[in-house]
Amino acid sequence: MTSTKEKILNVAEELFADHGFSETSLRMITAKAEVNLASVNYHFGSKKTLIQAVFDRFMLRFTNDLSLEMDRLDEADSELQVIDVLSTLIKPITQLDNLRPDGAGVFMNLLGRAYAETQGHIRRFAMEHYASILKRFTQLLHTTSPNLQPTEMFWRLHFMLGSFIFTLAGHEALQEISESDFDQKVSIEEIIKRLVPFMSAAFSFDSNKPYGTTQASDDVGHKKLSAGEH
Amino acid sequence: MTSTKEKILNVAEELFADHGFSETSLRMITAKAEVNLASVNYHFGSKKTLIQAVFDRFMLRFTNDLSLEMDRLDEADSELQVIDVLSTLIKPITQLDNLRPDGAGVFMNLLGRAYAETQGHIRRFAMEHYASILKRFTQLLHTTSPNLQPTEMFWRLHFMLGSFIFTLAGHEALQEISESDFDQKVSIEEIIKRLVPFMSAAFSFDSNKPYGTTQASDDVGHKKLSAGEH
DNA sequence: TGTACATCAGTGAACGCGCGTTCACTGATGTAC
DNA sequence: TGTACATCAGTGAACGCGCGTTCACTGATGTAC
Repeated sequence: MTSTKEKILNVAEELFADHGFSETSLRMITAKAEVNLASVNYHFGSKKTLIQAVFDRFMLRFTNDLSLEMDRLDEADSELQVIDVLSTLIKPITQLDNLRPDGAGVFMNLLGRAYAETQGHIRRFAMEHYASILKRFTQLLHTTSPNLQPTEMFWRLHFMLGSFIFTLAGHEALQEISESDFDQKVSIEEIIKRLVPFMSAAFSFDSNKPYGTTQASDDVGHKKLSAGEH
Repeated sequence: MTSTKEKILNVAEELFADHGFSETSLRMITAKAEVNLASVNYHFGSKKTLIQAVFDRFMLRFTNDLSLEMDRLDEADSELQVIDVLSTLIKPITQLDNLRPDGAGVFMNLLGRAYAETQGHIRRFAMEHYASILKRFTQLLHTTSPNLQPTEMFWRLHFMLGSFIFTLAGHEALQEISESDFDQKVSIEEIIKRLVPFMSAAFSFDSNKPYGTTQASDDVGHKKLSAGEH
């Protein structure tokens, strides 16, 4: 039997992803969860902290899985390619689908909405709590491309983040179009598996060699690892 | 002197971008624009159609500029590279800053919010009105990469779209981090000029030669177009 | 073992507030004859 | 030119509604002596 608190969390994450934070009322949540309206404030204090709780629960599942994937990468002693690092994202994202129907989509929706939040209180909350895992990921990526300037790395990371969140949060619309235009159903997993090599190619791009002088597809595998790890 | 209608549009686009559609009340708009509350419904009918009007005005400015850029590309008879096509986006976006402070950021914010919209009534509206210019852009891109399968082109286009909208809509936060971490101020234009070659490299990636190996995989580009149009 | 009190999980009803929208109305300008 | 009517742009006040939150209260379980 699920507790009232869990019932609220389960329904809230679904409705938040479907309708957004401010378009989802506590009355919608409590009605669907079949609990008393006042119990949200009893268990969570306010709507704001409920949003944080929903977000945090998802984020924990995701970061735990991602940590495991990065552990496996640390154990392997072959030289890392960009695509190896970006591929660590595949499992943690697709596994979210096991937790609830379209879990990955729901999570990315929440991420995107949190990001778009005006006051940004979720973004600040997330940055504080999950800074360390982001740093670990960045450093792994750095070992694959030691020549990349920190600023360039920073921007590329956020370019990629945008693609991931935007595409996966809106995957339902994209899947619809894809199906009507190409008669082709695609799963979240297939989307990620297209996205990862695409982004890996972009990451491997050497901005010191002006574009057009070399075929980018030839650059892709290029590695230039320096002696030291860190 | 600006008319009441224009005053409303000007203030609304600013507040919508700052706070989102549903977090911006008509009272906020009319107070800041110094017009009567009822005049929004008088001129626009409802809040929903006001949102569409704001969105449409921005979109028109942008698509006009983009058309001009693509005209120039059509005139040049040298062979087009991916980066030439993606570069057509730079001016139309940066020029939005001339219309109002941070015009590009405001526009991308609106785009992102429209995209995240639950009911998607703005997205549907936009798809109907601006399908032709999107098609023209896609076809230009196709001439640079004739080997790319339509499905792969579709996905790459949306991966890129995600990066553009997400990064530029959230550029304020990113600029802040960039400034505190790297002591470096960046303009929207500089962000785009980093993003365009990054994305061009990704677009030029040949997915038939899987990353890191030389082995071919035929599934990826597989198409199944039916005879009729949809 | 019995009694008193504390804690916990939940509840039903109400609170005040801000929201989008409506409506009767005003005053200026344009048009017909 | 004068009068009657129509159109337009705007206004002030009110409408009902749904919202997050609060509050007094209940009943079950745990704990101290």
